[in-house]
Amino acid sequence: MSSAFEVLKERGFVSQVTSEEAVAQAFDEETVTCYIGFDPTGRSLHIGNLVQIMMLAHVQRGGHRPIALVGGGTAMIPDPSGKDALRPQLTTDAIDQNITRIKRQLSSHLDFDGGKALMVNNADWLRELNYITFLREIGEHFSVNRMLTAEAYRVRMETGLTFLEFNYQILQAYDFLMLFREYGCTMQFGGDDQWGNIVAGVDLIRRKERAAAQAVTTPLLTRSDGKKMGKTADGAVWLDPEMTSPYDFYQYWINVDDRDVEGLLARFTFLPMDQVRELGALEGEKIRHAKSVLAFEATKISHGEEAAVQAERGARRVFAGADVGGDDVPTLEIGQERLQAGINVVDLFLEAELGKSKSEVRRLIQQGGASVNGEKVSAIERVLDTGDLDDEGVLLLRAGKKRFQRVKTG
RNA sequence: GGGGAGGUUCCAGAGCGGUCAAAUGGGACGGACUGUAAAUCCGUUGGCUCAGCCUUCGCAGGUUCGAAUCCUGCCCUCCCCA
Repeated sequence: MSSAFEVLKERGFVSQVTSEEAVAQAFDEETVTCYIGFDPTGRSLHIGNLVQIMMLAHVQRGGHRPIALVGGGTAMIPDPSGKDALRPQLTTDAIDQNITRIKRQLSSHLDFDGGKALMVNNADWLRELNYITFLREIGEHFSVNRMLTAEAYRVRMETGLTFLEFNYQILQAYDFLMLFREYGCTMQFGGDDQWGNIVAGVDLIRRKERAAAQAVTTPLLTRSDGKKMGKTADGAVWLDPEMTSPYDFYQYWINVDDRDVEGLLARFTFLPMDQVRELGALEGEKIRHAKSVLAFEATKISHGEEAAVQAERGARRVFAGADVGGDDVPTLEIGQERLQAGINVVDLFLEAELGKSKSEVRRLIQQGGASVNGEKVSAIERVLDTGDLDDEGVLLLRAGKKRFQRVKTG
């Protein structure tokens, strides 16, 4: 059986490594404790974080011990890496609430039973840190000159960098040191943009503990069309089903660029690589099969098999144009009496969130992009009533090619 | 602390007294073509009770028949010097 590191490399999780030999050897010969930090500045993790989660999952499957570190302390200090502007600062309360939710999400992806994986919050040591003590113990090991030569800071030197942000790297390095001391954690993973921060930790561990820790970074998720991975018009694709429904989550994967399918299958599913390559080799229209496998598997991992089945079934029915779909499709419930009285199409589309304003919906209709039960809406004055419902009291709104909303009377 | 530049619609960035809901590009959205793909082409892109009206150009006042454009004060950002 190939080692965890081989698996990570084969699946495209590895970009930069401090020492390939040392990392490979560690995974071969011992139970490695490694960690990835998760930033609780959002109310939910998103697809971007999923790469890191998958990485930990693979490591765990290889018999090693992953640590998911939530940055309850570092979230209070904005990370300047890869950003061109100062991020907003959150209150402690908001961060703690986010952490609760994020912990729940991580629990469904990793097995925390019996210490097979650990969840740690750096607020435990960062928030109570004594400034002077910290400066003397840790600060003396950091060269400002060297920090400033790092790409991450050079960029920000152009637009401005606050002292607050400047400290982020030091705190992340300190995290690594703490995890090394507490749990024997010798490896940190992260996105390529974290390289500098991770290596700072490796250096700190060498100086303080005379030990060789390792850093492994993953290529940043990019899409072949150059757009940001995991972003849609409405923002990020979240793991929280309340924020991004399993249906939309599934749709996200279905709609990825052909060229990205193989790489995404490798990273976001657990399918054997033989199968991944086979699916990725499909050409033309056949690649859609690979996309449906990707969408199904990815949805299953984050939302469970049942949700994946539903998302797939709903999409198939509605896109086939055969019927109005089942409850698997996003559904809006409205009172029977409102439909009896008649509702203007524009108002209904707006209520179904298929447009942000009446103007937008009108435009949609005028451009021929709106339909009800498969029939194009030709006038913005069109009024819908119970006559538009099918036997089950449902009608189907469609905006553009792929946005659907069922309307059901309750 | 001193000096300079600047804050415009989702972003970048024009406009510098009326013809400005504001050029251009990007993004986004819709259409055509397709495979719920990419590329390409066309159209749209503040709101509404939509041939009209209302609200936008950092904030608050003022000048003017009329201001994103001029004046005053305030807030914020960046650069240089100390």
